[in-house]
Amino acid sequence: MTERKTTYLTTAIDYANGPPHMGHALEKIGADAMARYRRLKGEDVRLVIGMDEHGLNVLQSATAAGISPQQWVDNLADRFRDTWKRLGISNDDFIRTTEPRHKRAVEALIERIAAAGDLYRGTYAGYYCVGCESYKGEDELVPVAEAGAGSAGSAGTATAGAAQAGQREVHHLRCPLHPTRTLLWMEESNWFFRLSRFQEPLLRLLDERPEFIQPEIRRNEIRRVIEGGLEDISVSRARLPWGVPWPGDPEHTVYVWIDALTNYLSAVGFPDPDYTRWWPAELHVIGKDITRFHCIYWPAMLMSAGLELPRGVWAHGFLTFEGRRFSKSAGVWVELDDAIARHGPDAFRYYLLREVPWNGDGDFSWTRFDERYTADLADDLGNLVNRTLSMIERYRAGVVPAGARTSLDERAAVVLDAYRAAMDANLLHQGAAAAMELASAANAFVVERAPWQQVKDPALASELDTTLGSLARALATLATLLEPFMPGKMAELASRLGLERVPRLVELPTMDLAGRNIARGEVLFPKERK
RNA sequence: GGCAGGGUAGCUCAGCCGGUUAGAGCACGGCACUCAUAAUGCCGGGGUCGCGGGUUCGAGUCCCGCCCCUGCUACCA
Repeated sequence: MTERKTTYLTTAIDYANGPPHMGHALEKIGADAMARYRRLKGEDVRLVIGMDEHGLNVLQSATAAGISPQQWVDNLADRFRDTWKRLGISNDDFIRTTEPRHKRAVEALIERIAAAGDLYRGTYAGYYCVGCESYKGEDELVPVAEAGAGSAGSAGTATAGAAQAGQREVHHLRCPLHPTRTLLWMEESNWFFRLSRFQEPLLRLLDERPEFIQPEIRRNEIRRVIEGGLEDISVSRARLPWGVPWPGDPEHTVYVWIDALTNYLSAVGFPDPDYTRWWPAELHVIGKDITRFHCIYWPAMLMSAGLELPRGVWAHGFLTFEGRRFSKSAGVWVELDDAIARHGPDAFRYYLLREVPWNGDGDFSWTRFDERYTADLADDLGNLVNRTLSMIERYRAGVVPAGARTSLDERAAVVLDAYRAAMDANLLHQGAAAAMELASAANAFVVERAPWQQVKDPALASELDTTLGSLARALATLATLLEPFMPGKMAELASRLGLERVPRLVELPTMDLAGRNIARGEVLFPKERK
C-alpha cells in the first residue's frame, strides 16, 4: 500500500504586540491556499500558525495596559485565532511560545547545540538607548554636533572570554528618536552561537538545494549576506524576565529569535521521537523581511543540533495600500475587519490571492477590490453559477442530465493542467487566473450552445442534456480549483450541485454528476446596489 | 557606493534560447442574445515596448552608456 505524502507547512508566528492586520492576513491566506491545494491533491497536510509572545515589547505593552504579560498575550491570541477562523484558515494547530510544550522544545534544542560545542560565553557590546530600551547599530545613530572623543569599536561585536559587564556614557552620538537622552555603551555577558562556523555549509546548502529559498530573488540576497561573512550571534539576554530561561543559567533568557524559530519544532512535538512524522517541514511560509533568520540562523542551528533542515522557505512579498506603504500614523491604513466586511471573507481572500503575486509585492485598493468582486466574482463566476443552475432547474426539473463530453470538458482539462503547473510552483495568483479562465470559457459555451433555443425543439433534447451536463461538470471543476481561494463559497457551490464536498483533483477527469439534484439557492456573490 | 530585480496599451500585467501586422484581463465604444445578479457573447478603438547608441537580414527580446523605481547590504519578526 502506498502511504500518503505528509506535508508540514508553517507560517511565521505573529508577534504579540498588536491586533492582526492586513499583512498578517495576506500571509495566512496564502499559506492556507497552499495547504488546501495540497489537500486537494490528496496529501496529508499539517498547517501551523501561532504567536510569538516573549520579549521586551510584550512586557512593556502589558505593563502599560496594567495587566500581566500572560493576560496580554492570552487576549491577543484569542483575537488572532478568531480572525483566522473568520477567514476560513484551516490551520491544524496554533502554537504559542508561552506554552510548556514550546519551552521544552527550546531547552532541548539548546542542549543539542551546546553538546555540539557551538555555544560559548562571550560579551555583547554596543550602543544602548535608554529611551528605546534597545541596542542600536552605529548607522541608526546620529553624531552630536560637537563631536568629542570617540569611543572606539563597532557596535555589536562579540569578544570571547571577556568577562566583565559594564556601561559608560557616550557623548559623540545620540539616538535620533531620543535626542535628549544620553547614549550608553553597554557590555553584557551573553551566550553566543558559533554561526561563523556555518558559512561554508550554508553556501553548500544553497548550491546543492537551490529550491531551499524561493523565490529566487531572495536566494540571491541571502547568498550575498553569507558570502559577506558570518559572525557569531548572541543568543541570550540578561535582564529580560519575559522569556524562556536559559537552560542551566536562569539569569538569562533565550534570545527572541532562537525562541521564536524553534516553534516549528515544538508544534510537531519535538523532542519526542514522533516529531519526525511531520518534520522536516515542507515549507516555511514567511515574509521577505525575515529571510535572514530563516535561511541563515535557522538552518545553522539545525545543522549544529544534528536535525534535518526544512525542505524550503517561501518568502512572500508585502502589501501597499493605494500605492503607499501601510502606516497607521500617516493614515495609510485599512482595518482588516473593514476589508473582510466589504464583500465577505471569501471575496477578500480571492482578491488578495488573485491580485497580489505570491512571489512578489502587491497593492490593496478599494477600487480594484470592488472591480475584481464585480467583474470576476459576481458577473463572471457568480452569474455563471446562477444561470446554469437556473436552466437545470427550469429545463430538467433540477436534476443534472447525463450528457456526452464537449469542447468545454476539453477546455477544462487544459485549464486543469495550467492550474496545477501554477499551483505546484506556488504561484497562487496564476493558479487563480487559470481557474477563472474556465468560468469565462463556460460563459462563452452557454452562448454558443444557446440552451434556451435547444429547449424549444424536442428533437434537440439530448443536445440540451449535453449542454447542461457539461456545464454542471464545469461548475464542479470550478468548485475544486477555486476551493483553496474561496473555501466557504466553493463548499456551498459543491453542495448546490448535490455533492457532499468539493471533488479532489484526481476525481475531476472522470467525474459524472448525472442524476444529482441541484439547488439553485441565493445568488452566490450578490452585488450591492448603491 | 556595491549587489539584485524592474521600467510594455488609461489601470494591472504576459511576452522561453532575437523572426510575419506586440498580447491578456479590467475600463471604454458598437453589435448580438435573453437562461442569468441590466448579467453573458462577439467585434473594435487605443501602445515612440524608459532614453541614446551598437550587433544583426531582422531586437521589448542580445551588448554598451544614461535616467527613474523597488529590494538587500547580518543579532531589535
